[in-house]
Amino acid sequence: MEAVSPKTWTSDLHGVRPSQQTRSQRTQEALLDAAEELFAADGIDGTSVADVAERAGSSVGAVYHHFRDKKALLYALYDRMATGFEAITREAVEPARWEGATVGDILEGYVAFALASERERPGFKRVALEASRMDPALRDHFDKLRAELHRGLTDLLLARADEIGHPDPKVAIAFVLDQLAAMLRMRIDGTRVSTQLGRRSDKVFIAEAIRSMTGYLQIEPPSAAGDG
Amino acid sequence: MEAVSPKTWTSDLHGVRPSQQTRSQRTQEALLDAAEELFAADGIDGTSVADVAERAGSSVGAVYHHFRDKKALLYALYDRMATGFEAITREAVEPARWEGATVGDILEGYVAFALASERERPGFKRVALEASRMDPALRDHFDKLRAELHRGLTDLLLARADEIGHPDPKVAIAFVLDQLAAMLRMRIDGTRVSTQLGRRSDKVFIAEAIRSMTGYLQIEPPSAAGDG
DNA sequence: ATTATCTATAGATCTATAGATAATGC
DNA sequence: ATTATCTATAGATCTATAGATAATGC
Repeated sequence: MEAVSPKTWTSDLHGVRPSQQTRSQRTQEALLDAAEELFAADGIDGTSVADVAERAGSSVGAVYHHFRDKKALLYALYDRMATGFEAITREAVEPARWEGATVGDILEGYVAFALASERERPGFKRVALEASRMDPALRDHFDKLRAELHRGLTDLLLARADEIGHPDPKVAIAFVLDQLAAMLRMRIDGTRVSTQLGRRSDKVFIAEAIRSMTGYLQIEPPSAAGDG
Repeated sequence: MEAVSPKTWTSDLHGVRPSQQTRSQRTQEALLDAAEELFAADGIDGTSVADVAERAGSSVGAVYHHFRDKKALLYALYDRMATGFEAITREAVEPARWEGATVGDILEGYVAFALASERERPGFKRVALEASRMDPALRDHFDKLRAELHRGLTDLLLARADEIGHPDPKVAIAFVLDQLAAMLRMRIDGTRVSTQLGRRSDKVFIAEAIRSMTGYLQIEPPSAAGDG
C-alpha cells in the first residue's frame, strides 16, 4: 500500500483507448477469471494453458507474458482466492462479533458462513485441494488457513464450555467441527457426488445439522429462528 | 460359469515353466495391481501407461496386448474393485443378518463395515470418483452401487422407525446416513486432507459418531460395547 | 505354429519460447 | 520507443501401434 502517486492525473483521455496499464490489468484479470472457472470445472491438470487463453479471449503468448509458467498462474489465482477467504474468516471468528452469543448461535453462524463463502467463490476448495496435492508450499498455506478457522471457532466455543452437557467438551468441540466440515464439504461437492445431502434445501440442511449438534453437545438450540 | 473342461489335465508339467495361460494371467493381474496402486496414489490422469508397466515389471506393449487402451484397463480395474465391494455390500444389508438388532447396532455396524472395506481396498473410492468424472457409464454404475447401499440401510432403519424419537424418522434416517457418509469420506481421505477426524483412533471416532447419532435420532445406544 | 512380451517409434497434446505484429507513450 | 499481444514452433510427454524377439504348444 503506497501513498497516492506523486504524478498528477493524465486525465486528458484522448479517445477511449485504455492506458497500457489498464489494458494489461484487464487481460491479467480475464486470464485469472478464466483459470478460476476452468480449474474449478475441469481440474488444474485437466486444463491447458491454451484453454485458459481461449476462454479469456486472449492468447497463449499473453499468458506467458503475465505469468512465468503455469504454476505462477496457479499461485496468482490461489492468492486472489485465499486473500478474500482469509479476510472474511478473520472477521467471522472475531470474538467481539459474538458477544452474548450461545454455542448454538456460533455453530449456526459457521454453517451459514461456509455456505455463503462457497457461493461467492465456488471452486476455491476444489482448486486449493488439487493444488495442495501438487505443491507443498500451497498445501502448507491452505492447511494454515483451515487451522486458523478451526482454532478461531474452537476458542469461541471453549469460552462457552459451561453450556455444553457432553462429558468432555474439548473432544466434543473438535468432533463437532470436523463433522460439520465433512458435511459442508460433501454438500459443496454435491454437484459431483450425487447425495441427498447435496440436494436438500439450505433450510432443511441447516435445521437438521443444528438439531444434530444440539443433541450431541447437549446445548440449548440457537436463540433466533434464523434469517435464511 | 462353464462346466469343468472336457479336456483331461495335461499335468505332466515338464520343467517348472508355467503354461501360457498362467503366464498371461499373471502379468494381467500384475498390471491391474500396479494400476490400482498408482491410480489411487497419483490419480488416473497422473499415471501414464508406462508407469503402470514399469511398476508391474512389464512393458508398454504388454499393457496393450491385454487391454485395448487405457480406458479398457480402467474398466477392468473398476470391475475388479466394484465386484468385491458389491458382494460385501449385499451381504452387509441382508435383513436376516440384522434380526433382533437395534437402530444403533445397525449404524455401528455400518461404520465398522465402511472402515474395514476401505482398509481392504484402499483407493477404491478415490479411483471410482475420478473415473466417474471422466466416464458417464462408470459414474452411473458407481452411483447405483452407492444407492444400493443407501437403500439397503434405509430399509433396515425404516423397519425400526418406532425406536426413533426424532419427529420425522424418514428425514432423520436420510440425514444421518448422509452425515455418516460425509464423515467416513473425510476420514478415508484423511491422509490427504489433514483434519482431526482423520487422525483420531477408530475407537474414539466410532464412539463419538455413535454418540452423535444417538442424540440426533433419539434412540438407545447400541447394546454391545463393540469389539474395536 | 501360436501366443506373449518387448523395443522402437509415429502421432497427438501440452508447456514454454522466439520472433513478428500491434498497441500505447512521449 | 516501449510495452502488450499474437502466431508459429521447438521440445517434452503421453497414448497407441508395428515389427522384432522370446516364450509355450503340438
